Order: sequence, then C-alpha cells, then structure tokens
Amino acid sequence: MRRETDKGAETKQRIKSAAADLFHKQGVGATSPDEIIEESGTGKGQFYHYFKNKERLVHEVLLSYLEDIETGRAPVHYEISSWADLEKWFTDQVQLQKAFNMTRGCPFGTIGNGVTERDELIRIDLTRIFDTVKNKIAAFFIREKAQGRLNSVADEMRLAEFCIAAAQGAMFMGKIRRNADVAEASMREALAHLKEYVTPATPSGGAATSAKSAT
Amino acid sequence: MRRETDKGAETKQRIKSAAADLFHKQGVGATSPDEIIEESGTGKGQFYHYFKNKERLVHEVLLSYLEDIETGRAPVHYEISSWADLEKWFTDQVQLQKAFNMTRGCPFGTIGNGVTERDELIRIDLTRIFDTVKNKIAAFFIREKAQGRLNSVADEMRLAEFCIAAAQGAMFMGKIRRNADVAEASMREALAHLKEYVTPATPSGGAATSAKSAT
Amino acid sequence: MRRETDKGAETKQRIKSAAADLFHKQGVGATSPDEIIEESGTGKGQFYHYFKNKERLVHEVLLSYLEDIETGRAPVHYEISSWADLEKWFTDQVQLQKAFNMTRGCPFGTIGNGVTERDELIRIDLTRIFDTVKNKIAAFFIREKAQGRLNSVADEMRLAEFCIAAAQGAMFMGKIRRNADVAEASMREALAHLKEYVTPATPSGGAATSAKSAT
Amino acid sequence: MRRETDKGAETKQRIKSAAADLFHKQGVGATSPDEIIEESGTGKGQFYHYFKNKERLVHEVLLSYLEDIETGRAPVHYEISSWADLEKWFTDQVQLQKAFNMTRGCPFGTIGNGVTERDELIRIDLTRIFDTVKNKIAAFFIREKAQGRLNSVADEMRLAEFCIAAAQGAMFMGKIRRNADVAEASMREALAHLKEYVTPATPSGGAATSAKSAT
DNA sequence: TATGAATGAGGCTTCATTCAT
DNA sequence: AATGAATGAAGCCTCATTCAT
Repeated sequence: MRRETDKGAETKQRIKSAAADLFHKQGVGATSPDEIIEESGTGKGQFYHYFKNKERLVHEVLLSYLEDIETGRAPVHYEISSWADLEKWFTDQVQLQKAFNMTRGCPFGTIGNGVTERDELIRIDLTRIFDTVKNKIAAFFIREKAQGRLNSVADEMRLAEFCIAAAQGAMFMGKIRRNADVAEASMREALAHLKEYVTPATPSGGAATSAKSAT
Repeated sequence: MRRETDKGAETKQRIKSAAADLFHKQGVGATSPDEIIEESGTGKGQFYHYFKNKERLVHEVLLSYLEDIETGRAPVHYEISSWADLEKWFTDQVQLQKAFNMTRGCPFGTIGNGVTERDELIRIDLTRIFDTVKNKIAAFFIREKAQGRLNSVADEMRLAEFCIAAAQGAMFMGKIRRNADVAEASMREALAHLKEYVTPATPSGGAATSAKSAT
Repeated sequence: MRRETDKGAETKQRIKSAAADLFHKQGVGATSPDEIIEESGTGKGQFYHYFKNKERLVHEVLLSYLEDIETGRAPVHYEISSWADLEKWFTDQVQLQKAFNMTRGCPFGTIGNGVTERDELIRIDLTRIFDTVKNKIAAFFIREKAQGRLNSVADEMRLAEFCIAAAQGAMFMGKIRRNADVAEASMREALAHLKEYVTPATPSGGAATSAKSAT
Repeated sequence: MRRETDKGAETKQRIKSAAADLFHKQGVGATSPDEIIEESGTGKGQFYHYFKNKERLVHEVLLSYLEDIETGRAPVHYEISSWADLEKWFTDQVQLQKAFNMTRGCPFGTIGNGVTERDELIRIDLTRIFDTVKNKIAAFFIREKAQGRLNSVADEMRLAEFCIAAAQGAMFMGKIRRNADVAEASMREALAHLKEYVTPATPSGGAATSAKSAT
C-alpha cells in the first residue's frame, strides 16, 4: 500500500461512480466512454488505462455493486432478519426511484435489459448479484421456517426469487408509468403473498389469515 | 382499391416486422436502421420513406403490438374470462421466451427498459399498451367480484397491475438467468397470490384454501 | 393550345413558384426536391416529369425571372426613363427585402452565390439576366447623354453595371446586418454618384466636371 | 510549452485552412466534413475532436479571418491611411479574385450568402468582420475630415459601409461574369464617388463642389 | 499517472433520381 | 397527368479504441 488513498485508485473510483450513475440513468448501450470521461473529469487515456474496455468497466461496476451488497454499504439493505426488514427491502427500492422522480428503474434491471446474447460476461455478473440477494432473502425464510413460523410447503429459494422478480417488475412499471404508487402497490401485493406463508403464532391453530387487507 | 395487398404497404410491413423482431432481440438502442434495412431486404431510402425516423418506427411498431392485443391477433391471449385463461396468460409469456431459448425477455420490457427521459413518445405508447392489458385483466377480476367469487376487498385494478409487474419481473429474471423455470415459478407465485382473493364457492366451506400448493 | 390554362401547366407553375421562393429564401443548394414538392403540393413523379433534374428547374426559374423582367411583370420596375425611375429601381429592391424582414437578399445574389465552377448553366442564365437589366439601365443613360443631360465622358454600360453591383452589394449587406437602413444608404450613395454625371440643365454650359476623370 | 508547434494545433490549423479554402471556393453548404477531412489529410475523428460540429468550424474560420484582418496578416491590407491605400484596398480584392481566375468571389460574400435564418452564429461573426473593416475605413475618413480634407457633410461610417457594399457587389458581379474588368470598373466608380467628398487642397482650386449634399 | 491526438467503423438521416403503376 | 415506391450515394456526427507524449 502506498498512501492512505492512492491518487490512481481515486481516479479509477471516480470513473466507476460516474459510469454507474450513467448506466443507471440511461443504460450501458446509451452511455459512451466519452460521456463517462466527461462526467468523471478524467482524460481519455485514464479511462483505458484503468479499464481494458467498456465491457470491463461494466464488469467492475457490477462487482462494486455486489461488494456493496455483501458489505452492507448499499443504499438498500439486504440483510433481512424480520418481516419489517423485508418490507423495508421492498420499499427502499421505490424510495430510490423516487429520488430520481421515477425516471429510473433498478440499476440491475436497466443494465440487464440491455444485455444480449453477446454480453455473457455482464449477464453472469448480474446472476451473481441476483444470486447473492436471493440467498440473503432466502436465508430469512429458512430461518423463519426453522422456527416454525413459515409454512413447511414454502420453497424458500423460490420465494426469494419471486421477491426479486416482483421488485424488478414493480420498479419497471413504476419507471414506465412515472408513478411511485403503482410500484409500491405491486411490491405490497408481493409482500402480502409472502405473508400468506406465515403460520399462525398461536397453537390454537385455525385458518391462515390471508393478508388481503395489506396495502 | 388497387390490389389485394399494396406493394408499398407490404414493404412497410416487412420493415416493421424486421424492426419488431430486432427490438425484441436486442432493444431499440442496439438496433440500427441499417440492420433493419438489411433484415427487411429494403433500401435505405424506403426506411425513411415509410418512417420519418427511427423513433417513429418504434412508435408504429408499438401501435401494431397494441392493435394485435386489442384484436386478439397477439401470440399471447389477452382476453381473460377464467382463471384458466389468466394462468394461460402467464404461462404463454414464458412459452414465448422459451421459443427463443430464454435469450429474450418481454418485447415491452426490452423496449421499455431502453427508455430514458428523452423518449417520452415511446414511454407513452408503452403505458397505453400496459393500460390496455391491465383493463383486460381487471375486467376479469371485476366480473368475478360482481359474481361474488372474489373477495370484496380486492382492488381489481391494482391486482391487474400486479399481474403485469409480476410477469415483467419474471420474464426479466428468466432472461437474465436463461432459465424458464424461475420465470414460470415466479409467475405461479403471482397467480397463487391472486387466487388468495377467491372466495369459497359454497357456503358450507370454511377458511379460504390458500393456493400454496400451486406450482 | 388545349385549354385556357392547362392542368399540367398549372402544376408546373406551382412547382416553379415554390422553387423560386425557396431558392430565394435559402439558396439552391439548401433546397431539396422534396422540399419543393412538399411546398408545391405535388408528387415526386410530377417534379421529374416537368423538370429533367434540379438544375433544369433552376434554369427554368431563372428564365421566368428573365421573362418577368422583360415583360415588366417583375415586382421591381426595370424600365427606367427618369432619374426618379432609377431611384425607384434602387429602393424597390430594399422594399422587397423589407417584406422579408431583411432575412433575404436579392434572389439573383442568393442563387448566384451558390454557383461554383460546375454550374455553368446557371451562371450563364444569371449573366443573361444581369445583361438584360444592365441594358435597360444603360438605355436610360444613353438617352440622357443623347439629350446632353449626361456628361459625355460617362460610360453608360459601365455605369449600368455599377448600378447592379452596388445594388447587389447593398442588399447583401442589408441581409447580413438584418438592417434596411444600411442597404438603403449604400444604394443612395450609388445613386448620388451617378448624379454626378448629370450636366447642368442650363445652356450656359460650363464646368460640371467633377470626378469623371476617375478610373 | 511543449514544442515549437504543438502537434495538435497544427492538425487543427490544417483543418481550418482546408475548410477556409473550400468555403471560399464553393460555400459552406456545399462543403462536406468529408471533403475537408480529405483535403486536410486527417481522419473523421480529428475533425470532430477539434470542432464540435461544422458550424463551429465555420465560426472558428471566421474568427481567424477576423484576427488576420486585425493583425494585418490578411492578403488584403485593411490599414487605410491614404487614398492610395483605399484604392489598393479595392484593387487588392480583385487581384485575389484574379488569382482564382475569377471563379470565386469574396470569402465573406460566399459564406454570407449561404446564411439563412438558422445560421445566426455565422451571421453575427460576419457582422463583426464587416464592422471591423468598416471601422478601419471610417477611421481614415474621420482623419481626413479632421484635417479638413473631406467635406464636412460626409458621413464617415456611411461611406465606409458603402465601400464594403460596393466591393462586395463588384466581386460578386466579377465572379458571375468571370470577368475581372467589370469588378474593377465598379470598384473604381465607387472610389470615384468617395473622392467627390474630397475638398480642394488649395484655394486656387476650382469648383469641385458637386453632389456632397446627397442623401 | 495522466493527457489528448489519432483512427476508422458505424449510426441516423437526407438527397437526387428513377421506376412502376 | 399524376402518384409514390424504390434506390443507393452522401452528409453530418458519434463511437470505441489505440497511440504518442
């Protein structure tokens, strides 16, 4: 290690940050190196000094996202240990959209949708990210089930995947409709569904009170 | 009337079809007029003879999709009059993805995700399409509720929107994961959720049998 | 002759009029057949039915201008038989510019300036137009001189050419400066110069020798 | 400072020179970036690296012209301090035309005539150039008048403007007629007119009081 | 580490013209 | 006489990348 913060590392980070923002805003395909260079206040040479090419930059940006998720540095909290956390996980994402006036979707959705058959690298990165998130959510379900608080028929992995899919779909619709309410409503339906799997707390048993009143 | 099928109309249609396919495959941004021209076997001039510019072509392609939905000519059936129809609506979409080996998502999702703040026109077109689909699905829920077969707390519009969001999310994840099963599983969870709102058919019945066994 | 006004002749005229206006407004090079077709409310076929190509259309437009000048149908009066007429000839041209808020110059200037070494035809047409105008103006000077009202050293042709050059220059500057006053002022200086050649009206004769020795 | 002449600055200059020549030859509209690139022996990227777009290149070319005028580096001398200088100013311009066999007009005229309502920037640049020239010529008249050598009724600014207009008109006609004589003759008439404003040096002189009362 | 000059392929669009009906 | 479909070259510009300093 040379200094507390390398000069170079900082430049590299600036490029990555600028790129992440632009990718989120307009997708990978619509973002040119020039635009990233401009936004990050760097020079052309720096860009290709730190990143072999644009695809690699995307790769590194996605790795950063993954790291942020794993270390808890992400704006959305991925450590779910209660239903409240799960609810927060859903709503945080809409909050993020709101911060951009609903003009943006989920960064992973935006980046992922530009993916074609050629961009295998990026697709793999995204599956890693989604897998990580899925595992974190599934872990919660597993714990709940272990403690008898979740119906034994519940497939934890499958439900976790459903969480992600529902969140992606909700954010996408929110962006297209420029409307936070529809995004939130769909997220809440998804959450309501998950809660259907909750087993009644009391031994008195009885019918699962379906969460239809949720909103 | 000149001929059975105008010469020009046919060319225009060829361009639109080629465009629709390429947009579905790789998104609007990644598809160049040249590519469409090549694919449709036309000349550069024809492209701009029939479409003022690329954006307008996208617009017309989306209008065609809308028309297909409204007239029932679409590969997915949007006229829902039974739970079986709704299930089919969900699964048809994954079938379509399977036809492309899960390398593609929903055309509307793919087109919509490329949308930035500048593409207002396209965004509006997509909202029209989604609104149309939503209304068709909601109509089913409304009918069901009218006949006392759906819980009165159910918000039909909201549920319809949830259907679309869930389908979008499921297809997106299916594409990223190149996996039809995850798409289908998420779609089924969504369907299961909707069925929670179904009221028991006979008065003899007790608690709503939640659809947790669905898959 | 078929009818009072042929249907075709009228269409052709519409094209020519639209073309003349557009050429005046933005020059020949910046005006496309499509634009003319649009403006004249015709079809592509008609354009090339009546005119072999764009160059020929320019040619015909110029011939029309020439005819208008010769027959007195032009908005500017080219029949000069008094100093008042000459003054009017100068000022009429600025008036025409004013009608377009000084956004246009002389049509011949605008068309002529786009002329390169390749456009021999058009150049020749313009020289014919300018020659015609020159002859008309020179005729006035010749008559004046014949009647002893113009200094004998005056070279009528040369002065006529000067009139045209001065008018062209004045209109050009007027257009660039978007200012009618500068155009008019320069025109008036030119006129003042010409009047220097006028011989005193009285038979007392004498020294009206002014700058005539210049050259 | 890096080197005597930066590598980049030289390339940029080459582009500007090639552009200036082509603009003079055939106007801005008829000159494509490709043509300039070809002529300057550069690549497409360089063109847009140095100039945001074609319009900006025109702008920079005009600024160079202006600078040349202000620093005396222009082929025509704009520092007028005697009638001989003024005469030279007129004739130099025809000389320049002759160098191109009268196939070209004044660069400012050629560029200016292609100006339409959209090219505000270019129009402004041209007015700056013409204003600069006008001021230089007017300065001479002002000095002459201050020394009593120019009739007090002479409006120096107006006369300077007339000089420019006359020169522009003369060069335009010279180009259209492919004839240097007519250009020179018109220039000389203009000069003759200006000399009318000269006041006799000695009281011994005769009556040179002519049309000084001209509007 | 950093700068920006250089390259050439390609993207979107307009142009001028011809052809078929 | 009229319509507009068809063609391909060209115009203006951006892109992703490499190279030289």
